[in-house]
Amino acid sequence: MARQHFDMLDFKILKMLSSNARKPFLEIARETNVSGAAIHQRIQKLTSSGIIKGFETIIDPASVGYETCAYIGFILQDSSKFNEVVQLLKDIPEVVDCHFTTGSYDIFAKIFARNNEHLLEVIHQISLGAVGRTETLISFKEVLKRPIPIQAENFD
Amino acid sequence: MARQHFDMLDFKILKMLSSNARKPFLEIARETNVSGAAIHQRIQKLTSSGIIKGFETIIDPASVGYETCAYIGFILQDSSKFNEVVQLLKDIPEVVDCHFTTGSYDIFAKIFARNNEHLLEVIHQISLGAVGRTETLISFKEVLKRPIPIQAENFD
DNA sequence: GCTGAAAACCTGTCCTG
DNA sequence: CAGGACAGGTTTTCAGC
Repeated sequence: MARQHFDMLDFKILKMLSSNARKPFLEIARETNVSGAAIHQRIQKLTSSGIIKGFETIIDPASVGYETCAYIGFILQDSSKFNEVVQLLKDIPEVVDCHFTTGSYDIFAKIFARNNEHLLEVIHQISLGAVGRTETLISFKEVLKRPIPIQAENFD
Repeated sequence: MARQHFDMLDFKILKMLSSNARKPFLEIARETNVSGAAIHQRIQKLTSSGIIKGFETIIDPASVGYETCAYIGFILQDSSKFNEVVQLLKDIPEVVDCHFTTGSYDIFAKIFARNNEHLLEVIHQISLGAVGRTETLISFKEVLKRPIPIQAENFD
């Protein structure tokens, strides 16, 4: 959570794991010239301190039945509704992320749906929660997707 | 890429790996009552056919120096600019995803920045590409983030 | 396409400096 | 906090069905 002290070793470990969560610890060890045990300790510390939040397999959405991806912006009637909307979104598994934002919308969520019809269903389901107004941006195509860059110059 | 034939075993494997990319193959094997070798073969096939696109470690953005997360919407002057903008965005490592969209914007991208000042720099850098107009939504807080749901009812 | 077994390798832990 | 070593578990391969 809080900004911690990193050294070059932590940095290298994060960089390697970022793009390949299954990279063997010993391979990391060999490439950094430290022992496997040291890598193991570091990764445990990075995990228990919340810097590493998990290991995810990236799955092609279309292959598992999601042909439509969309963003939904919420313009709330009043700000007391924030948590209500978040709860609503948490109960819809197709909603994969959600932010409180500045700008045109108060809340902004990303959603996968089986097809356009299914998307419409989900949007209607959300609208029943009487959240105010929503606007939808449908994605034709995802043209870029990559992990957050791990760059040495960002460290203290 | 194209929709393929899945059986229940593929489905279970994807579901387990989705939330834990490091789950041991033998653990999956035990939970599905097949041999470790079979799981190994299936995962190789899922990977080589592009259904599994990779294994990523989820890293807390703030811990690696990204305090600001934002979405940028692009309203292009003319549609010949699509690829130009995408190329511009690919060259900025802080841009983590990018979609062609319907609705208010033509292109929609997600970006991490060290802080608000850095975000402004990046937006200016993008604007120099003379892409038309941009609108920025800054995230105060990410309140939900989870992998795409793997659900049996989506399969043929 | 799956199984079982064997070899090679990796992980997690203990112990030492 | 790092490294060596070890036991147990995991990955990968292969013959056989």
